[in-house]
Amino acid sequence: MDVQDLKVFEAVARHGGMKRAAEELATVQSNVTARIRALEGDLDVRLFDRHSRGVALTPAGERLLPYAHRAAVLMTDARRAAKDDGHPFGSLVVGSLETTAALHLSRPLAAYVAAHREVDLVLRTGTTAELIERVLTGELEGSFVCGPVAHPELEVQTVYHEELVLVAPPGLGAIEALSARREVRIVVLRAGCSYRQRLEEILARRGIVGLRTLEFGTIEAIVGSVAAGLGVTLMPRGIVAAAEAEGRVELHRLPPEDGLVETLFIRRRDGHASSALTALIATAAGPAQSVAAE
Amino acid sequence: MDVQDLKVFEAVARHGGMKRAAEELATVQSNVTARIRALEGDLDVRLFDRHSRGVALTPAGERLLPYAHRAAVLMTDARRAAKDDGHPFGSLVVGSLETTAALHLSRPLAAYVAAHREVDLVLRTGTTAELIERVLTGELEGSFVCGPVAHPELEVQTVYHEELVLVAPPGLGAIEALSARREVRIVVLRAGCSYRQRLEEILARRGIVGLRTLEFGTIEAIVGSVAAGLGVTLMPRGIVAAAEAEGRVELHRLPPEDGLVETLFIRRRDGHASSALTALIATAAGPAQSVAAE
DNA sequence: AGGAGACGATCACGATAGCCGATTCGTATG
DNA sequence: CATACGAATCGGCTATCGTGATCGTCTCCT
Repeated sequence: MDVQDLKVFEAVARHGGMKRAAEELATVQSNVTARIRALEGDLDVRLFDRHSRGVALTPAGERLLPYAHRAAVLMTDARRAAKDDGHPFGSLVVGSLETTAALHLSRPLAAYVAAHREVDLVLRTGTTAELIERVLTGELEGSFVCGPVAHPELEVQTVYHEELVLVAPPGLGAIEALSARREVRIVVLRAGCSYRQRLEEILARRGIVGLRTLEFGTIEAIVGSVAAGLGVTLMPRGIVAAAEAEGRVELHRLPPEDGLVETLFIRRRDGHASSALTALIATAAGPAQSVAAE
Repeated sequence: MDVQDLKVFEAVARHGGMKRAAEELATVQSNVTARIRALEGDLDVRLFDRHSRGVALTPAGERLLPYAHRAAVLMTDARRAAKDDGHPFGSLVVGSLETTAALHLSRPLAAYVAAHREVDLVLRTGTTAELIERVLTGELEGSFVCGPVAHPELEVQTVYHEELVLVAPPGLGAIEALSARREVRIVVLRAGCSYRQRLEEILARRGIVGLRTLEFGTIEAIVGSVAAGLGVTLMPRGIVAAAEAEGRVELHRLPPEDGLVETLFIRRRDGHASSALTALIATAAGPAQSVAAE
């Protein structure tokens, strides 16, 4: 058994068929069949049930599947670890919340790519839950997420402290006035956004429940819709400070237990902390905080 | 890069020479050389510095080495997971403290091997620290250890509660009398035994410090030496109950914060919990407690 | 200084595992 | 019953891997 065998196994399992897996693997079907049969022979266990429209995992296959993925991740990690001589290079894929990217990362990232020309940097955005999942599967080398996070396989470090404020249309007055404005909605960036649940809890604690939601894909659209009186949202203060200064929106401070959150950087505990990643964290968590404090 | 390549690499690193590694791998030196060179070519990194008496890892090789071991462990786990159909079989290597083995495990182990004839059971003993280390490296599938244990990669479950008692020669009277008996020693099973440190702390809290130690490899020898007045030791009550009944030693109860400890079963969180292991825990932790309570 | 021994590098050869293309077989669908 | 889809099988080929012999170099011992 070999990681290459596990790779074809995983492809077959994912596609539910040897022919389709063969395409992905850039080989022929007979080859895939042979390797699966060899693997089954080696393990002395049937991994797939064959039927006329393809194949399906047996229980034994189900048990093996997670190892296939982990082996692939381990090999990429090993490769990276061996080649990484302390001088950042290669591809670096990290995740971030969109708000964190907007508020804290633009300058450090620009500085980073300027300083490390040999790194191909990729920044993917998503919700905290999505990002955690992707870090665990190895799709991301690490990610900025919204705290708190407790997971035994993740190494966590706090990089920023945020103050979340309730962003409302101008002239709303107190938060409680929302209960009289039933047409106002909660505006969120995307489904599953962790700010949404938090905002609902905050409002619920003030007796405001049952607001409809609205989802916009960009921060600008959200601020715009709040300015237009369509709804309220929860944002780090820094992001909406400009809009407030222009009088487009009204900010409402929240008590510390509601408003203060930590932005964390997470990475797999068992993975290799590449030089590229270490340098990024140093760039983002170090100088960036003073940038944010400007 | 392939787990086989990593195996070769690991053997060369461990032996510090290709010829010696070739012997272990049951092949010839030229083959090992070729594979290492291929691996170096694949990674585009030198892994070994060659000199006349053998080879030595480069920094890149040092970084790669841990992955070689992890890959090997992962493959064994994968194999076991795939073949494990819920019916215990194959080899099962677990660890235990000697005291735990003596006090709790003899009957459950006997019952276990009788019930599961297809399992080759191996029980290795050691100190808690040694056992934890061996579980982490994959040498042991799991182990009974002395609590508390907190490690992110370990899954922990409490299986027994022990009452530790101070075992002293007959006629000692109160524990404090030890301060007048400077020739008495602390008798431990082996260096690094966690009971030793605990006993020193307990005595220190009573103003008794600086006792010499004595190390015997078997529980019987320890009890014998205590009975002979050579020293004192700390043991689970169950182990020395018989000796006390015979009047050979005197037991001193300790307050709960000193005397109560948990025996835990630990295993790697990311490893496969084999049926053989699951069945063992069920046998040892379930019926065994009533056995111990007889 | 010179020779012996230890060790890695290299090379030519042979075995073999893996890949490919073509074909056959089984089964579900129309 | 015909068709189509997908897995199994087979023969041929090639790249890769393992082997044994040889070479080059360094160190240690005399």
